[in-house]
Amino acid sequence: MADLGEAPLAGRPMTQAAGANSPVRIGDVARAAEVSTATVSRALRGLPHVASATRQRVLAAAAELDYRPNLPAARLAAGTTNTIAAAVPDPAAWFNATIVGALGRHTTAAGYDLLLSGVANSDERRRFIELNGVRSGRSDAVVLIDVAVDTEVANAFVEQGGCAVTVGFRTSALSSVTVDNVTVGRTATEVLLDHGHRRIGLLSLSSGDSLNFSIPSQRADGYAKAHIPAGLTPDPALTVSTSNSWAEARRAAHLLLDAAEPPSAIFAMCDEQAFGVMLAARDLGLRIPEDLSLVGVDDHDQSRLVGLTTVRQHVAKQGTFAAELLLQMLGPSVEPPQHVQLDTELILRDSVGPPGAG
Amino acid sequence: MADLGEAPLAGRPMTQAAGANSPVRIGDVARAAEVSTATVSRALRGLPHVASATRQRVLAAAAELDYRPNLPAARLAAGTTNTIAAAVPDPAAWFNATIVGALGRHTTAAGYDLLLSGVANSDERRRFIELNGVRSGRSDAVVLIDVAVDTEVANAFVEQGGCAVTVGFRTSALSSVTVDNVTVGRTATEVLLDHGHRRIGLLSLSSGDSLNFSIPSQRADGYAKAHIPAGLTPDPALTVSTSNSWAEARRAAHLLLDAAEPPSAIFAMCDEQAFGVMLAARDLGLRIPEDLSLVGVDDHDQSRLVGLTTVRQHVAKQGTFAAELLLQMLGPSVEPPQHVQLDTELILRDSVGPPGAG
DNA sequence: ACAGATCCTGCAATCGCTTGCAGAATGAGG
DNA sequence: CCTCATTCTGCAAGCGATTGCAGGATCTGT
Repeated sequence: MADLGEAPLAGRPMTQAAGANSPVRIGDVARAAEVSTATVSRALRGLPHVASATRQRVLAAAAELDYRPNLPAARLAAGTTNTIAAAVPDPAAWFNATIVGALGRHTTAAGYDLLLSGVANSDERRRFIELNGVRSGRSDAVVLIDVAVDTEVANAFVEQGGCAVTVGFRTSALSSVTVDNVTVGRTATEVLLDHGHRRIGLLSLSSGDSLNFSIPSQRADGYAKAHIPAGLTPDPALTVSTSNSWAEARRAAHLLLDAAEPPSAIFAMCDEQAFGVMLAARDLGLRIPEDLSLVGVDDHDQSRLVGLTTVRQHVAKQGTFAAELLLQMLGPSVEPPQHVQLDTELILRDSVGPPGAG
Repeated sequence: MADLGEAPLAGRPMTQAAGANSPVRIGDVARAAEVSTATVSRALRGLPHVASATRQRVLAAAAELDYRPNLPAARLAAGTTNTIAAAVPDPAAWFNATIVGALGRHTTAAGYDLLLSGVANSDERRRFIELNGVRSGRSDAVVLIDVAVDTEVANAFVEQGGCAVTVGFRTSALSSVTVDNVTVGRTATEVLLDHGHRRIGLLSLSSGDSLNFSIPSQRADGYAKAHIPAGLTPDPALTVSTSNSWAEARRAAHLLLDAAEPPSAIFAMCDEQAFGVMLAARDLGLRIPEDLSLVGVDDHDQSRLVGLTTVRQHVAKQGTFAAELLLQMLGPSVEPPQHVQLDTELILRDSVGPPGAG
């Protein structure tokens, strides 16, 4: 059974504007300007080899008739879609939305449309990649935001001529923009250790249907590594995984904090989880940082409001970089994939203090 | 000069898969299955009038060849795009992102692509509407999220056969999903009055380039109306407008709170603004609710965390409703525009208390 | 005034799929 | 066994642009 991954084109066909004047096609403009359609096409798109007087005439005629080129036709003929497709696990999540916002700003400015797809599990991911292969003509390029992809799949994709950049995930065949997540984990953990904490809980990120393994594991790696110089080994019992929803994180934090030997500090892999921890702390009457220290990652818009110490990554900037890489790849020169890694920085606020200060 | 509102189709044309097998077209499948392209087309799209044995053969052939229909070609021929275009003032804003998320989930499930555009000012708005008119074949329908549109423009749009639904804004020609913003304003103000506040600041929403007048003015109306039964008239000096960014709201709140006769409470038109107020209060050493009471609108994800009393609107549900209206309009039967209005509810948390309780 | 370059312009062939229509095949009923 | 209704199937004409190529116009230098 062929999974074409595409719903049939169905539904109401473009109704010919009820009672309105019939659509203006390029031929109408050509007739009005007394030139051929070829010239109209060139004139309207600013291509060279059109006398400027002619161009004026065409432009005037097009304006007069209120001509709008038909996109599918243009795309079919030109073999280019001027569209880029973005995939995110959850369009509503702050991190994703912020990146999409920045990305969209730049791609729109460059004349591209932005197609947005929620890709919540590996099925949808596979589907997305199939759907946006070069051959379908759906998009010219793809950006995968916090969506992992198998090496073979990535290779096959570029071999078919696909063009993609990943954000938050890195595989060699595709351009990417990432941060150093080991450092992120280490930095966050070190603040806590430096303040004297010895039992540090780890709230890890479980990305739904294993969409992106690497981030949590790298951060966890940094967390573990940070312990070494202090001569410590993290207690596995202190690690719990949840999604990035604060509601889940809250429950997870309860687990951690209700334990026989609760941690005196928690490193949450994203700020949204940290917010959940804050809620849990409030539930339990624990003050932050007196009774519990907390570090997050991201520097979410709201983190400042609640005084959360966090490892900032410049999220919007990641979107901007992704757009730049993309536009560059879409340009004439073919370049090898580029990998940009952005810096992160520790933002000290009020959620970290010495253990047992209460 | 004709503003075709479309960047020329340019850039690298679809490179024929470097070294990869050439793209499979419908004719190849037809040949493999020993039928005509017409039959392949019908079989693959699940249309009737195909013997099931034939369909099997076609499906098998398509799978075998890994056939992917070319979208622009299909769209051109069918005159339908299976795409929905959404416009939001700022894709990164929580409200918008949440709606887009819900919307996308449903439209994707129905087989539609989601095109997302940031529309930050009236120029971009005009452009968006032109670009997505029926004639361009860019999308089958449009959803305007917190984007206002002139009555004439809306009428012209539907007259040309356009299909649109608005969220957060209402105009008679287009289907819409909204909340009763007068009630929202009244509800928020009443909590404050009920607690004994007499000077209530109003942090109003200025939507960039006058994108959406109605929401702030309706909420302001509710705010004013609530004062009447109490025999009060709101002091115009207590109203300030900002965007929905907390940074701006913070500055605005300073203005309000630094005044000679500062308000004892503030009604912020959205939770994000309320967060800004919280920051400002912290700057000034004012405790909430002891020294300043605060009510927001939305029930933002984070509001719970900071104990913000707010008038909740079911944001995701609005996206869902928008999707339903859309899909229904895209269906076979032509119906008049529908207007759904969702309920709002007061969520009491910790940010409201009696005045001068400090 | 003429040869050769340089610019413009139009012809017509695509791009790959959908679909109305007519004909072929099949099955039912008499 | 024949006729008629019912399914299937294929033909070929679109859909509305883009673009390689060739020919005509214009211009330059001698």
